[in-house]
Amino acid sequence: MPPDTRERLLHAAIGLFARKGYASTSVADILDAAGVNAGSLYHFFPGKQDVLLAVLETYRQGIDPMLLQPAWDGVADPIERVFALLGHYREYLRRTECTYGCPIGSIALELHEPDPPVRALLAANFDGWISAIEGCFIEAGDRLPASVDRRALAIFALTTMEGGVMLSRTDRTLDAFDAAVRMLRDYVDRLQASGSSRGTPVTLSPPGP
Amino acid sequence: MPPDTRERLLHAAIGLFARKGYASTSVADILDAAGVNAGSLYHFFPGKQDVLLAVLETYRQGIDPMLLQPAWDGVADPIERVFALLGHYREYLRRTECTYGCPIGSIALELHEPDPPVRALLAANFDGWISAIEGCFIEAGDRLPASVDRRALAIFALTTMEGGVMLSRTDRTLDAFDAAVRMLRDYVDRLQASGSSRGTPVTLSPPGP
DNA sequence: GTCTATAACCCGATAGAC
DNA sequence: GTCTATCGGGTTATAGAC
Repeated sequence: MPPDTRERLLHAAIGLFARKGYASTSVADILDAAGVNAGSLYHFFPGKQDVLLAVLETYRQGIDPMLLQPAWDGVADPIERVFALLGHYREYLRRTECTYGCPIGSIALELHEPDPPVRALLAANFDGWISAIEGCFIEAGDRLPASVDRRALAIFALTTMEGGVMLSRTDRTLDAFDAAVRMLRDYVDRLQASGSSRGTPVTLSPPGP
Repeated sequence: MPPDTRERLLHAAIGLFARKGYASTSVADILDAAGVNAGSLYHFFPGKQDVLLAVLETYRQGIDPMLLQPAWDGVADPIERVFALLGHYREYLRRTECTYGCPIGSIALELHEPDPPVRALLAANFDGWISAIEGCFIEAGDRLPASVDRRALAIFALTTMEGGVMLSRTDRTLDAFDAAVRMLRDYVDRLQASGSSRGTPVTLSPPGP
C-alpha cells in the first residue's frame, strides 16, 4: 500500500537536494522527509552519494517526459519551443520567489572533488538538455543561417538559462533572468532575419517540396 | 614581520573558498592554511560567516584593481575589453584544468538560506561586474544600435561567462565555455554590423567633432 | 593578541535484534 | 526489509591561562 520505500527516499532526496543542496542535506533530513529509518536507507543505497547518483539518474530519465513534454505542450514551432522551455524555468523561479532554479546547475557548482560518477551524470543531464535544444535549432532548418553551429547555439541557450537563474536567485528578482533571455531572443531574431533576407541563402538541405 | 594575522586569515579563506567552496571549508582548514590558532580567528571575526563577508567585500573592492585592470592592460577598444575579460576567465579555467571558475558564482549557488548580508554582498559583486561591462558597451556608442539595452547586454555577458564556467567545470573541457563565448561574439559582431550598415543610424550622441 | 583544551553538537555509517 | 542504538569522527565556537 505505501509506495515503494526506495521510491519515497528518492522523492524526498530530490526535494531536499533542490531546496538545500546536496552537502547541506543530511541523511537524517532524508529519513525524516521520507518517514523511513536509517536501516532502510542503507539497505537500498550503499551510502549518501549513491542516493545522489540515483537522483541524478532520475532527472536524466525525466528530461523528456517531465521537462520537455510539459513545456512543449501546444508549441509546435521549434524556435518557440526553445523559449517555451526557458519560460518554464522562469515560471519555476517565479513560483518559488526566486529561491531555486535548476537543481543540476546548483549541484554542478557545489561539486569540488573529482567524484567521477557524479560528474558523469551531471554532464549527461546537461548533454540531454543541450541535445534536445540542438534538435530544435536543427529542425528550424534554413530559418537560421547555415553557418551557425546549432549545437553551440544550444549551449548558449543553456548558459543563458543557468546564468540567469544564478543572478535572479541572488537578487531575488526576475530582472536578470528576463534581461538575459530577452537578449538571446534578440540574437535569434536577428539570425532569422539575416537567414531569410533574400530568398533561400546558402543551405545544406534540398529545396522544399 | 609576519603580515597582519587578519590578512593571513583572509587570504587563506579566499583560496579555500575558491577551491572547496564555503560549506566544505572548515574553520580548522582556514586555521591550518593561515598558520593561526582558533583563538586568533575568533578574536578578529565573530564567526565563520563573518569571514565569508570579509572575503566577499575583498572581492568587491578588488574588481577594478585585481580583475579589470590586469585584463584590460593594453586593450583600449571597449568591445574588445569585454572579450578580454571573458578571456581572462578562460585562462583561469585553463590553468586550473577546469576545476574552478568564478568563486562568486559558486558561492551564489551554494547559498540556500536567506542570509541577507551574504546575499547583498554577492549581488554587489555581480553589480560591479555588470556595471563595468555596461560601461564598455556605453563607451562603444553608436557602434551598437541605439535600441540595444547596454545593461541587459552586460548581464548577458555575465550569464554567458557564469554558465560557460559551470558547463566547462562539469565536463572538464573548455569546449562549452568557448562555444558560449563564440556565440556572444557573433551576436555582438552582428549588432555592430547592423549598427554601422549605412552611415550613422539612430543614435543619442551628438555628431563627433 | 595568542595559545590550548574542550564543550556541545551533528555527521555518515553500522551492528544486530526482529 | 525494518527498527533502535550507537560508534567514531568532524563541526563551530568558547573558556581561560598566558
